[in-house]
Amino acid sequence: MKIASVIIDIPTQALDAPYSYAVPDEMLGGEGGAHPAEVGCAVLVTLGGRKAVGYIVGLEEPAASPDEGTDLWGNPLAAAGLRQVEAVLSAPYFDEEGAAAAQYIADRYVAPLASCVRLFTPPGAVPRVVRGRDGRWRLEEPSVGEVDDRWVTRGPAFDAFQPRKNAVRQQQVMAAVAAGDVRVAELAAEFGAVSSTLRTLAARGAVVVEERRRLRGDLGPAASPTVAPPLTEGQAAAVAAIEEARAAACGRVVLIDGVTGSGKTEVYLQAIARTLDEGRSAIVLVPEISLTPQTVARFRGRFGDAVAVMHSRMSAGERYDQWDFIRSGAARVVVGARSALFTPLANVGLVVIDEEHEGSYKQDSAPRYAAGEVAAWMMERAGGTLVLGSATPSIEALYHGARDPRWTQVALTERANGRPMPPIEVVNMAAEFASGARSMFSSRLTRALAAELSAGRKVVLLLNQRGFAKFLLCRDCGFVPECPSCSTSLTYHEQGAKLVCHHCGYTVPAPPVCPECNSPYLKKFGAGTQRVEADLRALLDGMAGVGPSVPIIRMDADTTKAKGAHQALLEQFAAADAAVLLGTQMIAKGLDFDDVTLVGVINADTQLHLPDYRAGERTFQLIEQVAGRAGRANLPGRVMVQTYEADSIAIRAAAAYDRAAFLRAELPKRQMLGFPPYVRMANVLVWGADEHEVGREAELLYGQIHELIRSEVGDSRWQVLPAVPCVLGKLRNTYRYHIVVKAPQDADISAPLAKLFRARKPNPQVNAAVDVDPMDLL
DNA sequence: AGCACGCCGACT
DNA sequence: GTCGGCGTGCTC
Repeated sequence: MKIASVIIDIPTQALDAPYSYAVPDEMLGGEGGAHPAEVGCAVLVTLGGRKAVGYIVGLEEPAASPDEGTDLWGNPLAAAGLRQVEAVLSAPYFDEEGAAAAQYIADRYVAPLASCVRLFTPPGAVPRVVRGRDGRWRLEEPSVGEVDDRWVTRGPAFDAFQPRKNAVRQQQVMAAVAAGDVRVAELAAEFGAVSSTLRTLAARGAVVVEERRRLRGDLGPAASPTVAPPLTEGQAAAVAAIEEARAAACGRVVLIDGVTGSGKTEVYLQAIARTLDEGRSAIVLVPEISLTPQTVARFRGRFGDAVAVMHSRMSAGERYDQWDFIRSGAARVVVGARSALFTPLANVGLVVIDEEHEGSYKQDSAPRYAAGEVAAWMMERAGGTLVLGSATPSIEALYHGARDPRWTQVALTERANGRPMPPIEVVNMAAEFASGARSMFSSRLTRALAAELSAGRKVVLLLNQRGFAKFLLCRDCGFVPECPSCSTSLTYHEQGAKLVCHHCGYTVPAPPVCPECNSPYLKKFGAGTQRVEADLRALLDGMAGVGPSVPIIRMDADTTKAKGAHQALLEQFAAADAAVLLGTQMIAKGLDFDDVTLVGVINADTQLHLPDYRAGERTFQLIEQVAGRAGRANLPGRVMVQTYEADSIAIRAAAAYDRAAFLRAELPKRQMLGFPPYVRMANVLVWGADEHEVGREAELLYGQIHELIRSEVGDSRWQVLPAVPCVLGKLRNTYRYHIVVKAPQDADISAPLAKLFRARKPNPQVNAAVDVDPMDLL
């Protein structure tokens, strides 16, 4: 008999602490075909009058007397009066370290523990308790599981068996099996019904039909096996820095600050190879968007079938199989999006986070964790190493890299091909407008397009769409149609002349006249990708030496919705001679085409107007990232940045590749205004359907937080800003308020907030959640 | 989350 | 005198 600490799989604040259940000895031994009870197993338990699924996070011997001993969470370890675990439902999803990580994430990000434990479970593969039509509770089996294929192989009498002359089907099957093991499904597809034939052959011992586990998810081809190429001086220094950190084996962080094309991936590959040589395994996190077959192929080329892949665009079945493959121990390297951090990979000694500055490493729903910080914690616990790589490291990473003794910074300043970075020209659109030009393509960009395309080269055009979508504006009264459910203006869609809300999907036909004043002068402002595509088409068609044969490949959320569409569009672009790739932010990173000689940014500054303290940083990063797409191979490239804010420091510094200049302007501003990296921030979000209630609850919470910080922290450097409506004050019919909390950089901002939120009585009308280290404050 | 216990208004 | 409304509170 042991005592299990169980997290109930119902993510509710009220149930968010481990419950103790007795585990009888027969469950510990795994009798009756069930898996033995261990930390990480799903179990069926009784809770109140119902059944529930939970996960074991601790398993301990009961104390001799009821007064003695508690588990990690302070629950008594006496067996008396405890209910028993009803059944063990699964093999372990995680181990003690995983349980500790879930607890860390729950504490650090003020998140329900149940939601943190769920990070470790393969989605769709966990049994759950549901209420049936008759009102009774029953256990529902997982929706995904293993799939088997039936395979036909040689039997003991294979060589001796001779089919009769007229047994055509038998001859066909024997011939097929002689060439190698084959699936029953393939035989059936080729020869028609084969089941009776197989039965006969199997009975004679000529063949054996067996079930074999099939791994779903085509990982795609491996790049032709690559041997490690010789390293540049910078790459060698980076590998050496990682080796030093690995030797220390204490959770050191290495920041590789390398310009695009400097060969960061090769550095990762070599660091991973050495980690594997040592008998440990490695995780590589890449932004969701750059998790392409090419990326995977690169790792498979070096590490072969030891590579597993995990990301959200895979089906539940594919993820389940990859998860199982990892748990089997056959995978040594996992490449994936941020959730790959929680796969059951044993003995992880290295985590690589590529494009470290990317926003997708922060989860935007509970638990709102930052993959980089969680990976750092894990590697410190495991005596491993964390490698962060970026051409444009976040200001936070640069800050820690410069002053944290556990961090090392390595700069790769040379591109692997020895080419300089392409020159960046800033085109002042305000001046263009003043001189009478009304096109969204400046005369300089137009000339550049003509020159490159007529020479048969490729162009990438970036439309920095955020905040610049097309909307309707009445020239008489200034009316702008807004979404009735969200506090945003509606975006105009040319196709079908519709107005669409990009937050909630609300769609109405565009009105012919102003709904407010009946004026017919409704102007379409701004430019979406569709409109830019149309204008660009017209521009190219009229261009000498270019014309209609030059394709425009549009890449945005609309054209990449279908599975594989992203890939197909890129292949189309790669296959063309002269072509334009026109897209939103998704084309800014990871693209690697040899023959792109011109990169244009149609509107570089739209992001600058967002009321967000990271606006400048994001604009700087975007320009540097997109510039890296030009001139990667033999042809020199150039970059043209159109902006109405030609004087802004973010744009000027980016155009000069002068990060130091940008930081010289940005850092004092952040310090003065009290923003990261100089403070730690938490954003307390409050939302609900009733504006009044939301406001009241936010006010109340503000008072409680303020009082808590005053009485329990008593540090005047902490700041609690009053509750105010969010910039996006209304989204999908919910009203939103927020309270910003700022703490000194070295303080634990989570602990007091966690304490308050765990004790807080839930308000059924108003939700509240904490976002620690938020990506933005919108 | 879901169920039990609990304390006040309209019914057989 | 009982049925039932849904307002707190507890579930190992």
